[in-house]
Amino acid sequence: MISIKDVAKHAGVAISTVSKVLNNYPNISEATRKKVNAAVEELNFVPNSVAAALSSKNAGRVALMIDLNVTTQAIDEMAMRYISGAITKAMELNLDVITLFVFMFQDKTTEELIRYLQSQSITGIIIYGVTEDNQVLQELIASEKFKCVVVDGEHVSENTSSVTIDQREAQYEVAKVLVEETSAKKVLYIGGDENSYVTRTRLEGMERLVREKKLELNRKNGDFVEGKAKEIALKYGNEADIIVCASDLMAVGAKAAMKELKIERPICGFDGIALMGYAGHGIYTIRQNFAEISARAMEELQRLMTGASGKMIEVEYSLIKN
Amino acid sequence: MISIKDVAKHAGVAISTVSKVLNNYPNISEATRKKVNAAVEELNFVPNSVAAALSSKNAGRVALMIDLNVTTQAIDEMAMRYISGAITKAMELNLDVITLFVFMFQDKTTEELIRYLQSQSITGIIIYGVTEDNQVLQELIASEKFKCVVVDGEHVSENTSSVTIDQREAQYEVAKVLVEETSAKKVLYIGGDENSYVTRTRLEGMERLVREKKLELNRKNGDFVEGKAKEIALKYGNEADIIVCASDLMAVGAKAAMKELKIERPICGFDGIALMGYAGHGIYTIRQNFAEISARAMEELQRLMTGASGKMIEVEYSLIKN
DNA sequence: TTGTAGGCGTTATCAT
DNA sequence: ATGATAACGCCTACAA
Repeated sequence: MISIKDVAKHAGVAISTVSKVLNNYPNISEATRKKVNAAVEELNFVPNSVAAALSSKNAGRVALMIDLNVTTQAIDEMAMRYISGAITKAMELNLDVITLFVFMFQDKTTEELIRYLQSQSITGIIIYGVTEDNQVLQELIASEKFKCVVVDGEHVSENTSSVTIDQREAQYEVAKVLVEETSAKKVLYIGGDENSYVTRTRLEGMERLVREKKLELNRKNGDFVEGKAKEIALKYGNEADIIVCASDLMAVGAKAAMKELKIERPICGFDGIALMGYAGHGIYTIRQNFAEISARAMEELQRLMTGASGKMIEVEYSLIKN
Repeated sequence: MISIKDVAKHAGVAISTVSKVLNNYPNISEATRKKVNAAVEELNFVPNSVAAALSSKNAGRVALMIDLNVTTQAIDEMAMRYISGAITKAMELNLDVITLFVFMFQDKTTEELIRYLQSQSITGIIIYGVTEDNQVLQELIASEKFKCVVVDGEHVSENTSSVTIDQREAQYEVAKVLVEETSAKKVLYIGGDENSYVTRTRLEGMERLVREKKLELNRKNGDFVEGKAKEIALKYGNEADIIVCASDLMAVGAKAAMKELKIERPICGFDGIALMGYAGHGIYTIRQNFAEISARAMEELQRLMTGASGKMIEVEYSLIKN
């Protein structure tokens, strides 16, 4: 492997000088900068990021912490979009990335997790899909030992940022379209799981609409699970005019229920996953650009890792009809 | 961070001794082994894998090279299963993993890719979804600069293994069930993309059945794309008794075509993805355990990285009805 | 069986 | 502005 040492020799300068131009240090003459860059080109030198990570504590490696349920395929789509979005952006930013799944740390304590991350020279973490009852992850964030970006969360601190779409507004919008189109009065709202940021905020959006339109709201939690949503819809769907679901997958469940009951109830979903192309037709939903959200999270993490302090970031979404 | 040095001090031995017990070297007395392990426990020591990767050329880091099309959601499911299977096993085996997508290297030459991998101290690679016309990847494998495991390939050499299911037999089996159940004579076979191992071998399985059952075969390639399969089925479905598809996604397309033509033709698929639970009912398919295939690939890679030479590995599959 | 010391490829601190 | 040189944490001959 060709190393910084070879470049130094080739350019006729010291190793440390090469390192400095590579890392854009100040106080380097234009002349030597040119010499070095030429040598880099000629030798096709690619810096060894492992060595960099070892020697410098701010040549950060970042970990993707995926807490999504890996058992339903709809979630796979979100996870893949998140992962590829993050990794692509990381490559652009020259950041090292490792991918981790929360289920791999099920029986580990917070301290063990922290030690593991440190042993990997991780300095930044992006967390996807945390729920508020996940002790370990919450403690990990609270420990402030790493720079963290929480996707779909509301953590903000010196070392922590969050990125998400405006869940309240999005839920409000999609439900509003359906309500106005159908002149519905009674709505069955199937929310996500308890203890999650998105469930709470989407519900708030729904409640705002309920107030504005003076609707009658029946609210149940389907835990983002198709089967549960179906059960709920079977039980309460008949007495509702429309069914508003906090996820596309649950919308599919609700639709299946309607079919079983042999009744028609307009439904809307949330997320904009491809599955809807197969299982749901003509239903309104909120399209989230998962890859972009994730890319933004990576950018924000880089900002944090270079000393900036945390903030809240909102990404655009769109209302679509499948 | 607590390091091997601290452990050495705590145990009252030399650093190298600690390293040796950590890496299961021979010629270590039971006494010191115990001492060291005790110290490791007490200090909650976790070896820094970055340092290990830097210093040793066989403390290998492995790269997952995903060449699956990241645009269709059915493929997301496979990719996620592959990724999580590999990463989980890697953690078990104490291997470092980074995830890469082939599209990230679109405009790169083989040499550039190789240099990038080397700069990451990668010594082993698992490749998912390569086609034979992907020059760069083929050259990467042929370069023999890394230990490679190809999922669904047939590369075997000193440094290369392949792992897959018995595609021929699987295709034969699933098609046979359908043929026998329907007493079909004319079959439309919608294969995958040209230049891929699975397309070729599945076709061989189909051809065997054709010979044995003296069927009339109409064979087209749907490139594993739902839409293309639909077109093909629209065109040729009517004159066939059954439609055998080389993937579930294409089976969904074929089914949509039948619906459009308002005719009934038994269909079978391949892969066993969850999407079929939504879009296809009661159709036969081959269930591949993607996570297990990937885990096996990781095990095999570890074998290669510790000096073993390449071989072909076959993983079990099952015939199911959705 | 155990310890000493050099090296892996960078970064970072000092001199110069 | 540039160059030695000591870390970073671990592995591995080689020596003892």
